[in-house]
Amino acid sequence: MKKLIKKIIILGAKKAFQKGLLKADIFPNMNIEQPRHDAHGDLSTNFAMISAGVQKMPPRKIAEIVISCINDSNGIIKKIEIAGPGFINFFLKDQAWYPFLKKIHDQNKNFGSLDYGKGEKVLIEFVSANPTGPLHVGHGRGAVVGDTVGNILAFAGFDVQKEYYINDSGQQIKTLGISVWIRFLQSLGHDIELPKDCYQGNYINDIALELNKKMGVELAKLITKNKAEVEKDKKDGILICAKYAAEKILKNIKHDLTCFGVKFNNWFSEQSMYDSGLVMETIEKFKKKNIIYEKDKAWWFKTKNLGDEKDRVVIKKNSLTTYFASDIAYHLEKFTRGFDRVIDVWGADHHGYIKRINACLDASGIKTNKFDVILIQLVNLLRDGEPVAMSTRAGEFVTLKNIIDEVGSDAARFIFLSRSFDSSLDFDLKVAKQKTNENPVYYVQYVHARIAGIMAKALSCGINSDVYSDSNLDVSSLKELEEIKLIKILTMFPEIIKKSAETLNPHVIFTYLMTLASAFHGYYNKHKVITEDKDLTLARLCLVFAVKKVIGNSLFLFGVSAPDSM
RNA sequence: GCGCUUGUAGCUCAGCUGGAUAGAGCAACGGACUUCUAAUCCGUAGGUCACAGGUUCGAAUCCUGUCAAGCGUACCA
Repeated sequence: MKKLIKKIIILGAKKAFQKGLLKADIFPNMNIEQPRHDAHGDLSTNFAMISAGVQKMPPRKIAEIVISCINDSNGIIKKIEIAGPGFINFFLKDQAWYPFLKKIHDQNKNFGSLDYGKGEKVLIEFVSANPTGPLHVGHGRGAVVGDTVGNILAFAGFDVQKEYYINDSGQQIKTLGISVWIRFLQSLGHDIELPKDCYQGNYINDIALELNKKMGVELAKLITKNKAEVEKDKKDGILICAKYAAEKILKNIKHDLTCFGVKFNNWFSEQSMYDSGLVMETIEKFKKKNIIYEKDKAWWFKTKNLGDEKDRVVIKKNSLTTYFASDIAYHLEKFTRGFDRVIDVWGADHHGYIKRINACLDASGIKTNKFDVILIQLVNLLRDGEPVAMSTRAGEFVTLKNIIDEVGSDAARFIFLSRSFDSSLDFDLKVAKQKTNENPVYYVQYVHARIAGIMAKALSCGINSDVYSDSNLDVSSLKELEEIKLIKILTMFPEIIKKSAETLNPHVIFTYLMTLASAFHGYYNKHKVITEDKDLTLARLCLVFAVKKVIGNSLFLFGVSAPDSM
């Protein structure tokens, strides 16, 4: 609709120029928007105001001229007004909106999908939690945002791959091994303390006990008399524990994510880049280019003159690589795999890393605008307004699995999307379980269920949905204000998808869903769909079925179910 | 110190690539079920958009500065 109005204005302006009424045939990029107030029409443009400069005329005068030259060949315009400083307000006939219902029914599950992405290959990496412990709330938010952004981009015409980066290498895995090893020794009755820098959670105990049961005898053979040796990472026992624990925990992570409806196309192992030599190859390449240099017996990446505050170490004095080293290799590898765009989802506390990743892309000749980071702010886990005690040190925390089991996947996902990712989020377990207005998921799902109820009743009256979703149906009996308003909101859906894809922010769709749901509930309370009037009934069924489809398409992107009854 | 993010109703937040009278929900108060699901709706009330300047026809939105909160600024991962 906006496109159509834009075209009408441009044609009008061109005609005005040909007639000599306008001085220039330069037409700046105008905005067409739906005004907040009904008194300002259905659609409004600032065309006259932004043209004041090039036309060297007052905005209201330009508006007058353009309007006089406008040709409404489709017969959709009821009235045009000039308002305020020079807005041109369009009041449209009801019939202008009707074709969109047909479009929604025809396109069905594809309504809202775009070719905006033009098949560009996008890799979105998210969660990527270390396999050293269970997922918690923060991971949950990242998981849902990443998964949903991926869905939205795919819907908007990108070729999307979702990936999980497994940090299965380095210090934290060794620490994991030591933690399990010591718990194992404790389970055999050895008098030994678990060091403070080890993982304290109960799940470590569980793994140790499991190991004891499965291969306790073989493991026990690896114990040496010297307790001081315990923490040396070369110990076979520790290596076995590390490998077993990491695999076990990763398996649980995968399971939890599956329960949460989060699917990945690929699981990428950090260790695999060491095994294949890719990390060292990458470092050598940069050494040759003098971008990695030696200082103080360590090797540094020149990130400072590429926007970072200082250079960063990639190989430490002790000749071990840093996390950054494999990260460089990984991010470059993403591009060599052929992706046009790379998106990472990180916790906001990692924001300092953006500059250094950008620096290494820059040094490799990759445009940094091909790389986006979605920074997710904190989640505060509450129960009835009170913070839930979360002590990682003591190993006491509510896991993501606990939350899903308690409140359900739908409620959890929807709440994670209920705030823009750049503001912190209060996740209240009590509210998430409540079936009230405070809990937005039911508000939206209820729309879907209510419409399903109406359609079921229609069917029992012998009215099949084929009848009212038919392209040739006459919907001209839709005259109520609420009905036209609903169609207007429905027509916005593709723009909402575009905006969401542009900003990589699902929250745009969340806000839209709330608006649509609110408009529907208002309509539902005021007007009956199924009435004695056959034509009106069919037209209204056509309308609410279209609402149901748009709600369904949105919830599908969110990974939230759209129930037919509640 | 420097950098990033945030500051909007009593509370939780939208609105931010400049537009007309700044919007929801919760909490408060008053109403609506003989009906297609009341997990809903309607109404009332609630504001120095942190503060001060600047840019212009026009600023919650852009720029600068100040204040406040969170985070970051490792040869940690």
